[in-house]
Amino acid sequence: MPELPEVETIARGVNKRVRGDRIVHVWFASHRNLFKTPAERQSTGLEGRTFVSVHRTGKHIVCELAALPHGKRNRRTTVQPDAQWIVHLGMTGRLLVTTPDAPLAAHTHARLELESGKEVRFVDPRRFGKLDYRDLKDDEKFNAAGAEPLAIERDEFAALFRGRRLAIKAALLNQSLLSGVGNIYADESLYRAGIRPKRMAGRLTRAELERLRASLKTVLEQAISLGGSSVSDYVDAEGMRGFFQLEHCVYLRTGEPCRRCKTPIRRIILAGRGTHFCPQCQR
DNA sequence: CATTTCACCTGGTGGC
DNA sequence: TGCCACCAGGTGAAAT
Repeated sequence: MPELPEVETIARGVNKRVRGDRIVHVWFASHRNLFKTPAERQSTGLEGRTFVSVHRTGKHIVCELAALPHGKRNRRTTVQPDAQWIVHLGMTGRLLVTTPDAPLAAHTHARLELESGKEVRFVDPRRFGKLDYRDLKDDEKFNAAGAEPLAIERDEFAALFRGRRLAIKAALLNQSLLSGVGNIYADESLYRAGIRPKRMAGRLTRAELERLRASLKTVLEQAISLGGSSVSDYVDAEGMRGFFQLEHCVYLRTGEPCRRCKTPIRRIILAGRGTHFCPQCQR
């Protein structure tokens, strides 16, 4: 479900609500492929640790944790984290901070009870999501494979696609090149840059690549400011929907008129994914 | 190596 | 109402 703007929105919301709070009890459902690190190791590591901060890297939510002496709530960032809990939401995952009495949603696979009484809940009907845990004295700190689309500059961006013989949309979706771009924002950024999704990545001109980099950054920033895109069921950490779906120009607008030229939006399959574009505005 | 296809899951929608 | 095909925000392993 969630791409960079949705994950960023959720991470900010969770951060605001759990920072400084201690995990007192953890419950996990027994779905084997949900856990990158075994569930027992995760719950042992999580219980007793305090949330130092929560942030986004690519499409991952990274919770920085520390084992602090009891009774010492600390909402400052000066505490050195000694562990990380990493949540990937897959296609339909939600990470919610609730009160303990909030009704338990179907497909709730993780519950973290906090000292304050709040709960962090991971809900994911399709179970494409993943939970990972790192103890920083044994494991490497989590790092996204690809570059950060909001920070990457012109030359580095252009270098990602040089010599690549695949469609530019497929390249945008490749998380080891850029991390955080998914199906919605790949289509929307290509539309805004006036580039057809099928164009071979390595054949784009310098000017087109720069237009794409700028469009991608702008569309991601606008989406973050509107709380992400709620196409069917995405909600943030408080259960609130986003509003960027109202700004979509092509995604899920098959047959509807292009906002710029009125030509019907076309849908094709590319890289196994539904792909939407304006045949007039995108060349 | 780079690129493509498929499996992993559940649920919603629309046609008959 | 039921059944079926198709669609959906993602990714990593296997095949080419």
